[in-house]
Amino acid sequence: MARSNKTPITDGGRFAYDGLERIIHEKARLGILTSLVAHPNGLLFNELKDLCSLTDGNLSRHLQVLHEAGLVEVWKGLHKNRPQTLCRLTDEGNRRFLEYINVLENVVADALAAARSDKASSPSLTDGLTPA
Amino acid sequence: MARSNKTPITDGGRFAYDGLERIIHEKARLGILTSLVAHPNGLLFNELKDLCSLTDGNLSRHLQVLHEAGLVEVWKGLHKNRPQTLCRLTDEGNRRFLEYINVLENVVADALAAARSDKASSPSLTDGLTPA
DNA sequence: ACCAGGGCTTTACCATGCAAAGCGTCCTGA
DNA sequence: TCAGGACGCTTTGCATGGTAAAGCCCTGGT
Repeated sequence: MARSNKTPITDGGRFAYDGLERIIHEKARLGILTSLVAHPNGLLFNELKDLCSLTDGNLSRHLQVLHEAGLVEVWKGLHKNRPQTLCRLTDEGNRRFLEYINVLENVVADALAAARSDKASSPSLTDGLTPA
Repeated sequence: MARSNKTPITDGGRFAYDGLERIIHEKARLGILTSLVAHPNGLLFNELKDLCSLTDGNLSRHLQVLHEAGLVEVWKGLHKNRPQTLCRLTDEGNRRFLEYINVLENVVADALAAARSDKASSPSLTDGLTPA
């Protein structure tokens, strides 16, 4: 496709945010992963739930998504015959999360650069235009 | 209905990502806003479309969302009797976008801090657990 | 007069997030 | 010992929201 003229910033005419992983780019899951990355030995379902202020169903669903994506391991067991779930980042999860964060840094940098660049934009502005 | 004792909606706001605006926190719109913030005088529909590699319908829809949220102004007019749409950040849009970026910076900082903190192991958490 | 094509909008579909309801187990008290 | 409630999750149902495809209106060429 045509790479249009301005503000490439990242190479190839594409922006940094193109690299943002959908799975991770979600508030709730971002929180889960941030919590997990700080606890390499894992967190129990409820610890995670409290840390992230999520509802049970919510957390359950997101964990499922993260697990299916190979980002977290989920250990299910029984503690005194009651369900007990331990969640932990996989190595790949750790890698991909850090990668995501790295992209995020670039997004921020892009945005700040863009905001500062303050380009006087294309010609012929609001001639005969009316606000929507 | 009022099933008490599930999910304590309380004490949120622990992490930076809580402050991420949904409207902005979306790849496509993030791109649109990043483009717009670099062009204070506005961009034409097609310029934006090319910059962001979006389809027409896509861009149209996202602009609508952003406009309804008060983040962008959309000027519709005719250039040689053909429709011409100019998009520009509102002052508020500018403010909220920068604020969003600021939150993003904190998210990154949190994540990196978490990754570095690397809390030492409390051993044998997986006693009697089986992988999912 | 016709057709191609530009410049958007609308429609239709499908993925996804989220809260409420559900399920099985344990614990307490009567 | 048998309610009834509290945990610890999972499942269900709904509403939102992103996207590609189709549609609409215009104009300029032939």
